[in-house]
Amino acid sequence: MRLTKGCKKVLEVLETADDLSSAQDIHSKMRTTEDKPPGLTTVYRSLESLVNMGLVQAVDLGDGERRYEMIKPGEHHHHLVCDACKNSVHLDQCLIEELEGGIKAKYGFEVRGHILEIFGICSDCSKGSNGIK
Amino acid sequence: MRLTKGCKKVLEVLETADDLSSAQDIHSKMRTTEDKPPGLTTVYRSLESLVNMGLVQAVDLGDGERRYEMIKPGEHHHHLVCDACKNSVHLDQCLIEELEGGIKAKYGFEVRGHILEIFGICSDCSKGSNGIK
DNA sequence: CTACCTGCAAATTATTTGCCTTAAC
DNA sequence: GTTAAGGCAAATAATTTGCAGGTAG
Repeated sequence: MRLTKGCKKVLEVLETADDLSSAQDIHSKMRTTEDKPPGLTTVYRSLESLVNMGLVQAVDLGDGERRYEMIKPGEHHHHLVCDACKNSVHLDQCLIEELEGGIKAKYGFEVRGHILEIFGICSDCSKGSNGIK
Repeated sequence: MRLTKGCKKVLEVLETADDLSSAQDIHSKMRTTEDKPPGLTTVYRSLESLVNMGLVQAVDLGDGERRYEMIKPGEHHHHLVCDACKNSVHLDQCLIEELEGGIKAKYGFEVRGHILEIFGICSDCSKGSNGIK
């Protein structure tokens, strides 16, 4: 599995992104920075590879649009997503992993994965001094 | 906001459903039980009303298809979804609500909502005596 | 009568796929 | 030269919307 041009370019965009990026975000950003930008299809295919390689995680906020971000290989994390400015903050630890043992004991259910995203109002926005998008 | 025929029929289906139902599930179930079943559009619109009324919750499992289930008004819960048989079990308490205070204190973030679904293998399936769909 | 519910068809939108061209090793 | 990557157009598929007709109070 080679790390192709397309993958590399997608990674570059994700490295510099300060927030979650959709495939379309990544694609339009490339159109401004690259002279010969990859097509949307390539972005999707690159993202798929990167997710499989464990370098990128897909995040689903339930709005029908998948977002992506770089992660340390094999790790993952969750977000506090502001309903007002749409920015997100990483949680520094996964709240679910520590519960897995209890779930196994109580329900006999072996946890393999989970979706967790938290919505609300960030401190900037509740102060009024926000940067609402 | 009146509880229309369409809404009532959708509720009836959800009452008897033993698991999460997609709009299409509900619609096709009606085609077998009702002599003059509502259209898909009506199902979607009814579900929207019911969610707004707090009688039904929408559940997003990240597969691009929204599921629905009845809830006690104002409550909500999360699920253990089996990757093998696709059945789901309710968690009897929300794991996030108790963390809200800590999140507020640590991040200044006021929690208003969240998505949480847990995937894995249920006890039936790990025993091998499962009913894989 | 008037407002809202319904249904059908058409529109929308993110994502995927087919297929042919092109670049990599 | 063979094999996989990239591009473009077309296909999917869930959901939403426009609009015309129907129904209830």
